[in-house]
Amino acid sequence: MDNVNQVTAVAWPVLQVPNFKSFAPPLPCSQALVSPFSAFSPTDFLDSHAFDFSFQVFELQPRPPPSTDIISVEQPAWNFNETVKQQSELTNRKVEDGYNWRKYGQKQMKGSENPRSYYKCTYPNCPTKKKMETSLDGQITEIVYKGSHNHPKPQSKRGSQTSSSEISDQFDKASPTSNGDDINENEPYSKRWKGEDEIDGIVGCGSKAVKEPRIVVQTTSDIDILDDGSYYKCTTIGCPVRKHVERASNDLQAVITTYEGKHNHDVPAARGTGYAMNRPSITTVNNVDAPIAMPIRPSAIPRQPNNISYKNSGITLEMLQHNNDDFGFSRSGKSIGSYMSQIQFSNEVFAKDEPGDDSFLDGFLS
DNA sequence: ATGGTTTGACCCCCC
DNA sequence: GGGGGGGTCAAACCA
Repeated sequence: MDNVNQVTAVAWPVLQVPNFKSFAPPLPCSQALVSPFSAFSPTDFLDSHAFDFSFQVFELQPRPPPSTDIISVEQPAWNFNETVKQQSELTNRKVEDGYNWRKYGQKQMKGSENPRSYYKCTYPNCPTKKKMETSLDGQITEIVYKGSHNHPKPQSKRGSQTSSSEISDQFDKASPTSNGDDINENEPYSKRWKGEDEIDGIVGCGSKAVKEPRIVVQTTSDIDILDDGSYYKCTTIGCPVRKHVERASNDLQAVITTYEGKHNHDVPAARGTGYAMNRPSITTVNNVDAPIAMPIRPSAIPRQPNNISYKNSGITLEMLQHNNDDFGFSRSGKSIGSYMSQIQFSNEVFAKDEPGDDSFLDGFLS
C-alpha cells in the first residue's frame, strides 16, 4: 500500500469540510455530548456480496461558534495526528466522501423544516444519487444513497477540497469497479419513506434539533436477514445507537440498513491490531470498492473489555432478538421496544452483523 | 469557458 | 380523475 501514507497524511486525519451554514450552536442533545455529528460515504461500502460493508467514515463536527463554517471530518484510522483543514466556502458545500457530486435539486419536504437536497455523481453515466436532508442549522439529518458507483473514485486534486477522494484512493487500487449486478439502482427506495415520518426517528432530543442523522444505505446482498429485519444496538451501556437491517420489500436482493443515533462513547479498541491491518483485502462486487479502513481511534479506550467487537471494529453492536409481538423498533415513529439484553455473540451473529458493517458507521457515528 | 448551485417548473406516482 | 408530494429538469446565475 504505497500510497497509504500519502492518503492518510491528507485524508484520514481530521478533515474539515464546510458546514452548510453557520447558525446557532446545536441545541442541547443528550446524546451529543461527545461528538456532534456524522456523515459518511456508504457508497464506498456497497460490497454486498462479500458483506464487507466498510465505508469511508467521516465525522462531521459542527462547530458551535458561528464564526466558522468548518466541520471536522475525523478519520483517525491510523494517522490521526495529522490534520487537514478545509476552509469553508459557502459555495462549496459538500460532504466529502470521495466522489464528486452535483446538486440538481432541492425541495422543502412536507411536514419537515429540513430542506432536502438532491445530488448526482458527476462521473459520466454514473447513476449514483444521494439525498441529503439538513436541519435549519445546517446539520445533516439524513443521507440516503441510491445506487452505487460504476467507476473508481475520482482522482483527487491534492490540496483541494477533494481530500476525501484521497482517502479513498487507497482503496481504489483494489477497486476494479465492475459493472456488476447493481440491480437495486432503480429501486424506488425513496418511496419507502413516504408516510414513514422519517424525521421522527431522529428527533429525539428536541423539537427540531436533529443531532443524530439517520443514515440509510441501500445495497444488495444475499445475506440471510430475518423477515422483519435484524435489529442491532450498540452494546456499550447507555449508547443509543441502533441499526436495522432489512430487505427491501420489492427487491429480495436489496438490503436497507438504517442507522440511528450516535455513539456517546469512544470507539473501543478493535480486536487484534486494528482493522487497518487486519481488514481483509478489498473486494469489489457491486460496482463499488469496499474500502479497507475503518474508523478506529487508536486512542480509544474500551469501556467494556468483555465486549466482543466486530472484526476490525471497535464498536460492538449486538443483534437484537425480536419477535413480531413485542419488538417495537420503530420505523415510523413508534416507540422502540424492548431490546433483548442477551447478546448472541457467536460467529453466526457476527456474520449476520456484517451486512451493515457497523464498524463502519458506528465508528464514525461515535 | 467550464462546472457547480439555485430555483421555479414540470413530471410522475400514489392516495 | 384530481390533487398532493417527491423527484427531476433546465435555465439562470455564480465562481
